[in-house]
Amino acid sequence: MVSHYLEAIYYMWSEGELLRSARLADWLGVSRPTVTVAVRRMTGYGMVKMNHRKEIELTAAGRRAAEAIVRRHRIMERWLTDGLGLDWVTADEEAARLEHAVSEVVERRLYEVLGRPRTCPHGNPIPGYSKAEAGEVRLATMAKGGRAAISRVSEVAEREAPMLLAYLHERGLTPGREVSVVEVDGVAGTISVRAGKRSVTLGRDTAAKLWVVPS
Amino acid sequence: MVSHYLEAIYYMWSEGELLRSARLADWLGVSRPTVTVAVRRMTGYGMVKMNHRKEIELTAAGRRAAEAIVRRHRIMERWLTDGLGLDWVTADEEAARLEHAVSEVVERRLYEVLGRPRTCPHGNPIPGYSKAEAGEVRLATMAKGGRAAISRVSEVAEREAPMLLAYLHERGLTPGREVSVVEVDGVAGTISVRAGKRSVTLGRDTAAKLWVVPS
DNA sequence: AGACAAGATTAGATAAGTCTAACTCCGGTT
DNA sequence: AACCGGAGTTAGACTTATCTAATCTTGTCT
Repeated sequence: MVSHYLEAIYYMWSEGELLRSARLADWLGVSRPTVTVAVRRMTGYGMVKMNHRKEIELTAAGRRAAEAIVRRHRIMERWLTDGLGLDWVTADEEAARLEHAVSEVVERRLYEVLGRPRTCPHGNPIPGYSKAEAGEVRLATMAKGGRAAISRVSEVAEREAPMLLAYLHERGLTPGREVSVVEVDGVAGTISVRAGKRSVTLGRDTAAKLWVVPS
Repeated sequence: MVSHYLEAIYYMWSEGELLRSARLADWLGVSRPTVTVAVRRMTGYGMVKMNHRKEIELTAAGRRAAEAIVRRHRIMERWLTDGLGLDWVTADEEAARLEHAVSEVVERRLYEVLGRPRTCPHGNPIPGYSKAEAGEVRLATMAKGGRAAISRVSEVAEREAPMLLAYLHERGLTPGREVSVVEVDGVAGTISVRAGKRSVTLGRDTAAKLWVVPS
């Protein structure tokens, strides 16, 4: 499925990860030869190309196709959560299937009916309609005493740790929320933040998946 | 795709058509050997079986799976028309793709949010929630002077003559509409009906795709 | 420079889903 | 009884998407 690959490439690229085929295989949960073959096919379709350093790059057509998929994913997520009342985790799983069945017509209409949302439920921008907020940093990079507003939960979280979505949602760590860093423990590798009345301690890796805008 | 086959079998069975593999091939637009192979596979999965007369029959599991697909198709159609404002033809096309990507969770929630609709936009019942109205006959079998209420537009119309959907919708020949037969021309093979102020003449085949409840 | 580890590819296999061409099978005519 | 046509099947091929096992490549460390 070409679109699955394009989507994964888009996410990895958004996260600034090195786009080598072994990483892509890990992300998608398939073997490396499978990726080799798939990339060759997609190169034939003019969707991706490989540079001298064996890094995978999207062509203009590939980027457009990838954006369409991600856009549909995020619009569907909005509908599933806001319209149907599903939780974040379920909405993400369902959207992962629906995104490949939604046409441009439905995508457009749904976007309008939803009132032109700016982001998906976890704050990620909708390609073609909105961009990431300026000045975003990972929560993991904040220093003690810093204050910031949560802007989004990285898409990697949905792949690698779907439970994190539920965890953050339960604790009120949702986009827009103001947090302040009360403790950074470099040895233990944790960061503690206060959000409203609640205090939460996260591991460094987890905190790296939360993007915030310092204030 | 097993579910495509199950869906087609369900529709053909609903129409009372003979379920021979050549008919199924015609319906799905694939070659006969393809159907032979597919039916063999599906038999292995316990979804269908073939009787002594080489007619295809759904097993209990197959019927359940087929009903789930058709139910999702019809619920999606309702959403696409009522919720997103798409026309009948587009809604049917889109639903044909979405029905395979919708899970039970979404299906249930959407059904509730839509207010538990009784039928799809063309009046076909939603398997598991509603049944065809009692006393339905095909418009083609009505005699001159007869009066009836349109109950539904057969699903075959959507496969064989998608334009018919638009045609009927434009002319107000929608479920619930009262019509009276003003003329039956056996030689020309036409039937003329009056619906409100409009009068429409249909061919016999076309009139056979409209189900009505005589009043 | 040599060697190890990580990454990429080749080779060969499997499975689903499709095709065309060439049968076989069966029922009803002539 | 022979035969014709439609229905169904077999055979052989192709494409996509996957796997494992084996091999080649490359970059970094000693």
